[in-house]
Amino acid sequence: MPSSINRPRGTIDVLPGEVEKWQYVEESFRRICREYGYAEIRTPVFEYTELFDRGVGETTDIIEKEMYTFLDRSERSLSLRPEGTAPIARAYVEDKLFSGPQPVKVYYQGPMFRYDRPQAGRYRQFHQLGIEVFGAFSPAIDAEVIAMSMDFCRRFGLKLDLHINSVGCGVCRPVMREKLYAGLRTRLEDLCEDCRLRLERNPLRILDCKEKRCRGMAEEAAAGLNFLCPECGDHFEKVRNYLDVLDVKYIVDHCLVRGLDYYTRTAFEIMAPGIGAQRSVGGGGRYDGLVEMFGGPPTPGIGYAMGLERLLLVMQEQGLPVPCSGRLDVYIVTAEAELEGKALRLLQELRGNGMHADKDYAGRSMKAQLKQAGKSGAPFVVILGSDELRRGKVALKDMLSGSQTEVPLADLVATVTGEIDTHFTKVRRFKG
RNA sequence: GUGGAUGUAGCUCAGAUGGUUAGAGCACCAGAUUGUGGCUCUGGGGGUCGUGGGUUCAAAUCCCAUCUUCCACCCCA
Repeated sequence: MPSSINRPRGTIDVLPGEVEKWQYVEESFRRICREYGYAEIRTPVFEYTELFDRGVGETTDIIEKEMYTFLDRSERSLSLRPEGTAPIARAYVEDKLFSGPQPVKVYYQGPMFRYDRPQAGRYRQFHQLGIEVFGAFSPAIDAEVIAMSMDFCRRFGLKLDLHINSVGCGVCRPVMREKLYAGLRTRLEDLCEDCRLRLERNPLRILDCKEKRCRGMAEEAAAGLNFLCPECGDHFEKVRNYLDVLDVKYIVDHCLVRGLDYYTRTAFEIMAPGIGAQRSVGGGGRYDGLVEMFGGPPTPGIGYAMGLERLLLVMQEQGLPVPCSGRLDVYIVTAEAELEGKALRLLQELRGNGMHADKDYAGRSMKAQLKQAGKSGAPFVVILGSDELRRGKVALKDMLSGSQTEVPLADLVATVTGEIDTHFTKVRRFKG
């Protein structure tokens, strides 16, 4: 007996019955992206490691301890992508998208990889849905991007909180860092162990520490900062105004800082109330320096990413309707084994007319075939019997009522198609 | 990476203080007279008790290690 092999830690198999929910979310995302004028972009799942080192920031946790990095056969360092923005910014430069009409609006969906300790809602291979806009300075685009992410969630009926903040630009962020550093350095003893390290390495992170004693100090420090330069302050104010115009509710959270280095100005995060520690279902912001950092022309950028697994988790948590597993329209049952050939031909004909049709392939008794038909969820069953066939007819059984009628073989496809149409206008393909 | 919990049939779980062939419900498969599902009844298949060591005459039950999942932290999607 060979020993069995398990999937790697922090990965999942998405099985039939579950995968329909994924498709539902993915298809909804595609639809809304097209509505908002985004085109899909697909980039490799692995890139040169340097791309992430430079783009995401060498002192971030993602780069320091969460990347799947390996050498290929010619000793080049590659990494599985831990996020989607840096690769797309790279493509924008490499594929010269800056030379076409601006702004460039793209969306993507696919797996990301981070070597982290797994937990519910946190996996080593997880999936993101995201958008990016390049070449738009206007605060109106910030508002639209944020509004679109909330619109997407709202269409599922999700109740989520939107937190927004401005983290400043290359001019005012260093000022803020300095102020924060100066303000907290004198109170080193009051900070938690982690924050003492953060103070030297990245003081802004102290703002979202969850330790109680740091929280108080952080909020105090953040409120008193008021560090934004006039341009950034004006930008943030306009973003908020546009959000108001769009009737998007938000919480201004001065402690919101994002974990990736490339963010400038607008930062936002979508949080689900009460699903444990993994309550962030998505987030994003502006990254005006990123394209230039990759050797492109100075180009503003903004985008967000949402976690598919977390979206599904919250949807389940909030008891929202999601599609049930794929159903059949018709199931074919034969009364005698000799009719199997006829059944196969009929099946193909039904399928050729767009029906979702299937039959038994285990050589079961008629009774057992009916049982399978019942489990398949097909609302109709076609029963082939030699008596009826002699008269050129087949039996069509309505599985809901149990009633049964005889239909001329020649009319079968048309009759079934009609029945299915009326059936599915009555029965919605969703369950609570 | 740190701390804590968990792991018995496909699923949800029973299996006091270690002792004969490890159980239930659900699911699965098959029957309950001639060609008909969902209810009921009967029967059946399926478990190296996460894995590997150890203690013992004897371990699912005790000890160690390891893996998985979960919770908190770190961080984030």
